[in-house]
Amino acid sequence: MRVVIASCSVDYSGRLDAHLPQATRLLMVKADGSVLVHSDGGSYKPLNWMSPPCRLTVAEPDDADAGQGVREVWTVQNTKSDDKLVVRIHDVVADHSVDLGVDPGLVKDGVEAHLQKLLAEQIDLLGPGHQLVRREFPTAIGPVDIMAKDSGGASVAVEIKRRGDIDGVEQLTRYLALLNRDPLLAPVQGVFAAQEIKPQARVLATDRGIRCLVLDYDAMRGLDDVDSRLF
Amino acid sequence: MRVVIASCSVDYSGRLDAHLPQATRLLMVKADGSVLVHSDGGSYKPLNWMSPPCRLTVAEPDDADAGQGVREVWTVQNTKSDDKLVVRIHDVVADHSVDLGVDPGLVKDGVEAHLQKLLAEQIDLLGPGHQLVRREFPTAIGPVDIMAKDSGGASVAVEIKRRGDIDGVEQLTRYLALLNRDPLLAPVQGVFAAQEIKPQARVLATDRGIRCLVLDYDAMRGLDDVDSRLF
DNA sequence: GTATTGATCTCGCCG
DNA sequence: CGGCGAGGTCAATAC
Repeated sequence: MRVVIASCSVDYSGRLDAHLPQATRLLMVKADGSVLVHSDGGSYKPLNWMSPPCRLTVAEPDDADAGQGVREVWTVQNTKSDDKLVVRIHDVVADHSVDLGVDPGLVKDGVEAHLQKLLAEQIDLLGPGHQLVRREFPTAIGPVDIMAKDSGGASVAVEIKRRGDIDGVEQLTRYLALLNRDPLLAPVQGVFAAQEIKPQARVLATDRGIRCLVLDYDAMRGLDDVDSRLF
Repeated sequence: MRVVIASCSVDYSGRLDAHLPQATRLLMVKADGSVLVHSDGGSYKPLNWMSPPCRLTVAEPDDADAGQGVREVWTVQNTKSDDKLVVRIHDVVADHSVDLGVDPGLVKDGVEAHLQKLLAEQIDLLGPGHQLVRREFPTAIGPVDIMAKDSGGASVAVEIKRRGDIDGVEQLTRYLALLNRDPLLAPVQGVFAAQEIKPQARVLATDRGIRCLVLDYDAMRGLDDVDSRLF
């Protein structure tokens, strides 16, 4: 990785055109040739950038640029599309190159997939006597997160979200409409399960006869840990 | 801005939990206290980060950490939520502080929204006598970019793209199918408007009775400037 | 203020 | 390789 702090102006052209007037910024050149232009604020998103696969070439400024005080012109050309980033470098404050090696990568936890796994393991959270049929139950319009049967043997379709929103209820509604046309499954009861259910979503779900279930992730994970230790 | 290159391990807890094992990375501390952790690959997104508003505090390692070779422990605490980032610094390769000043900011141009706004203002580009009904005309499957009426009062639905591709034609086709089922609107004529229309897209559109309109962005912007100056 | 939508989205999964 | 869904989405705009 190369890190350059320099005053520069930047032009991007591709899916849109964008221009950054001259100012002092941080330029990050990664091992794959991608370039990030950061200012001293904003979010984690750079002001401007070029994603890999791309190629960085450095050239001398033409007379017009040189007259404006440009010392170097970087051209970062995407090798798949015609996206192009041009960085005109004026004064360089710092220039460091470091070999970082390959990053071991991020370990994530707490995503929807984990909630699904935990609920499948703790299926009686749906109610006493429930049995897991399968996770990612396939249908023509996509997989249902969890399919189960209640204590009476009736089908239960569960849609799981971290944040239960209107969209999730709509999704489950589409599944239920489809599943209930299958005489082998019907009637299918719907359960909308999430760590947090928005009021609008709860109203819509209730109106459609869908049961809402708030999942306590920490408690579920705690039980999972106990299970892991016991067995 | 402060840029530190150091071997470190990182833990995030908040909306999810994530952990980065020890490796050499670039740490960026911005003026607002936000912190970005970058590796030498990926895209513009950092491996891990803390968004403002937040506060960075630096502490000595406890005995356990010190025994692992930790020299400093950075705690970045979001001041609005309970999101927290902990960076354990081992060996520091480089450490630079620079005053970048306030960035003049990005000037974007040619984005779809701008094209939409310009076309709405210059609606007769669709043909003489056309009238704007509204931008972002709502339908059950999403908003149509522009709805208009031609000189004879017939409905015209316009889909706008910067680069006109097959996808855009498909999208417009779906809108037209829906709109034409509404007896108050039907028959609805389709117009596919873009700065550049790919040959495949043009063939598909023509085949479906959709009119193609190439937008001259510079000319439209020029007219807009003239308007701004005149009125 | 909240809600919705686009993004040079990015990122991961699964076919 | 493409499609689809989720994101610690972020950020801008309409309401």
